[in-house]
Order: sequence, then structure tokens, then C-alpha cells
Amino acid sequence: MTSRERVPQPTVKRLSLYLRDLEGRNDSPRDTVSSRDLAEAIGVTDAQVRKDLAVFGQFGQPGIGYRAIDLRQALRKILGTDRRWRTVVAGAGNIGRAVLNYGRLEGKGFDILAAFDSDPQVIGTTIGAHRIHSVTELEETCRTLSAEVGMLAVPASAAQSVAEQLVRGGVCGILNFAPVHLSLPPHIAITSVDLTVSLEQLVFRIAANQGSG
Amino acid sequence: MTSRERVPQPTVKRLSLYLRDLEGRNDSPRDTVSSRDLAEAIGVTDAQVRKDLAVFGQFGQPGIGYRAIDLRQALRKILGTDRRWRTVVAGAGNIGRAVLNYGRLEGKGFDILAAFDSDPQVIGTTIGAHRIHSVTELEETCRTLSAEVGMLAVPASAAQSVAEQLVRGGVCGILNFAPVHLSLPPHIAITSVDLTVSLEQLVFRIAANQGSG
DNA sequence: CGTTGTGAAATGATTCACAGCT
DNA sequence: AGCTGTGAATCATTTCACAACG
Repeated sequence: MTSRERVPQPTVKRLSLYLRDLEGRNDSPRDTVSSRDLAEAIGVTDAQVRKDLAVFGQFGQPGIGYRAIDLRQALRKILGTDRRWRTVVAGAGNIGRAVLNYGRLEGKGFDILAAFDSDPQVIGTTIGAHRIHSVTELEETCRTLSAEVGMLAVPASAAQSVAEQLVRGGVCGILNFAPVHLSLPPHIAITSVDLTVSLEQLVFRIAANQGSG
Repeated sequence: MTSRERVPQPTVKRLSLYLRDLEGRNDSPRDTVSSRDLAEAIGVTDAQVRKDLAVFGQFGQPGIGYRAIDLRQALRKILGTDRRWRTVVAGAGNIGRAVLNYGRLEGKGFDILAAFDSDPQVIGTTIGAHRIHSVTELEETCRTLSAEVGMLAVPASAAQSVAEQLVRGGVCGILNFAPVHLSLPPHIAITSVDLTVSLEQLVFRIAANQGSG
């Protein structure tokens, strides 16, 4: 596979969207999909689709398109969802609960091996078939389980500290739901999701739409 | 205010992050913050901060920095959180519940006026002080309430249809949690949040780190 | 003929570097 | 001296347009 060092960030996001579309189809082994099909499905240009896929090699056949099944498998491999990821969840508040109940994560390759919270009322309870452990055990448990991915759903005030515990526990990537910037060693991958930021983007665009008629 | 038509998308996102940082400070009326401070807080360069802010005018004083209180207020105005937004929530499953319980939305200017679901077991119950109505009433209720923003947290299979109902109900922006691309008129603003896409970005980057490690 | 893959051109975003203000 | 605002330069991404292929 092409070296992953020079992949445009926007491309990675779109690859996920192409894959999402392909996973939603039930195609027979010979079904093909064109760059135009995928482009319409996610709302970009067909040239964009071809450029995105070309970063990782040649998947298509001129005059025909892409074999849906093969492309799907190739995208899974590129994105890393062709294997399983040992995952833990830190924080069982609002967002943590939603994640633990989400269910579709296992199907996408993410095995939730443990969940943690600091609230004595919550520790020991079960959410979405996952038992909640004390956050004091987080670091050691992560190490024992060889956890690779941490989903961080604790309050902003605790986020940096718990993130550092995850890192000491050996995780190499954190999905951060807390509304703070995490400062961690550069070899730790971080992706952040912030509801407020998303809402602000939305209403900015509403205002922009209205301003320009 | 400068025309909103030519604002780089990445800038809008960073403005939210600057604001998030400023909201987390408790500053006295004379406190100032430099582009370097903000840059470190969110992990970008100081030149980037100045360029971002310069899009909307001149807020700073050479040699001094930005007055924290003023900058915060300016960012709220730019992003649209200096006013209130009439908001509804469609879908009271996992994600809808997390949103309804989230609590901090009101403080950010988003008034949740109504929530809807299709499940008879859920209709009539109360989640986070919000009563759940039948989705059959969605369009009319949105119109009656003059709803402006819809948060879409229904299953993928229902998302396009419910989104269209929101639009007919008069909302002008949708925060889409469903894992599908929405096709709506161009005057409707859409921001999408997809847990799976975020996770795939994360694990792609983990693999990239290890490949070049 | 339809469709891919891809250089070349165009557009967009970030960084540099420094004049000018406090 | 410290810091902003900004034109110019660099870097990144997207779009164009078309040769080559099935």
C-alpha cells in the first residue's frame, strides 16, 4: 500500500464516507460503482473521488468503474477497519453512556473491553452489557488488556489527566469528546468531537446563507 | 461585520475553539490574551490565529494583544451564539437521549423546544425535562414553534425523510447525527457528525503513526 | 462510448516576515 | 521590547481536461 505519510486529511474523511455508502449497498460479486455514483452519494465531484482513490493505487477499470466488493474491502484495509481494535471507554456520563449503548461499534471492529467512571454511584453498574470500573484502575487495566484505543468522555476538567492515564496505560489513539485541547506526545493520535463546535459551525452557516440571500 | 461569504471553513472551526478557550477563562475586564496564547491553547501557530481573526476586522492592539472580554463577545457574535436558537430534536434513541440530557446547550444559546420519536414506548415519556412527542406531529409543531435548528438523531433509514419534514417545518439548519448524506435544498445548512467516521479517522492516524514511527 | 488515472492549471489555506503601533 | 495586521511566498487541495483503456 502507498505510504500513508502524504495523504491529505480531507481525503481520509471522504474515504470513510465512500465506505459508509458502500457498506449500505448489498451488491452481488459483479456489481460495479463509478466515481460518479460515489460522488453523488456523498456530494463531491467525480474527479475528487478518483483522486482520492488514486492515492492508494489503481482500483478501477476504465470503461467499467470499481468492483463494489473489492473497493469496499480495499477501503476497509486502508482505513483500518479490516481488523479489530482493543478499545476502552473513560467516562460513563451522557456521552459515555451513548457510546456504550451504541452497539454498532463491535460490527465496525471496535471491541469495548472495559469502561470506567469516577462516580461511586455508577461504578459497578452495567451499561449496554459493559460493567463500569473505577477510574483508579484505568491505567493498570488498559495495560493488562493491551488496549489500543481510548474513548474519552469525561468532563473537561478531568480530560487532560485521564488522557495521560490512557497514554500511560498504553493506548495509541484517543477519540476525545471532552471540550478541551489535549496536550499529548506526538505519537499519540487524537481525533476530537465537540457538539458545541459542530453547532457553532451550523449556525454560522445558517447566518451566512441568510446574509447572502 | 465583514461579509460572511469568503470565510475559509477551517477558520470557522478554529474560531469555535478560540471561543471555547476564552469561555473557560475567568478574566477581569482588563485581561488581555495574545495570539500566541490562543495558538498554544488550541494547537496552531500564532500567525494562524491573527489571520483567522483578521477576516472579521481588527480586534487587537499592537504590543498588547486582544482584550479577552471583548474578543469573547466578538466571537460569540460572529459565530451566532450571542442570540438564542429555537431548536428541536428528532429521535430519542441513543444519541437523541444524550443530547436531551446534555444540559449545556441552553447555556450556549440553544433552546430545545420539542423532541420527537416514532417509538410508541418512548412517546409521552420525559427525557432531560423534555417531553417526547410523536414524529407525526413534527412538521406542524416545528412551524407552530418557529423552529430554526433541527438536531437529527434518527436511524439512517429514516434520516432523509425526517430531514425533509424538518425542512417543511421551516428549520434552516440541521445537525445531522445519522450516518447518511442528506440531499436538501441549498439554502438549508447542514453539519454532520458521525461517530464511525471519527473513529476511522483516528485509527487511520494510529496506523500512519506506527508506519512512520 | 463510458470510465479511469493523471499531469497541468486553478484555487484555497497556511506560513513567513516585517512594517507599524503601543 | 512586544504584539498586531498583512502582503508575499509557500504549501496543499481541488478542478480541469484528456490520453489510454475495456
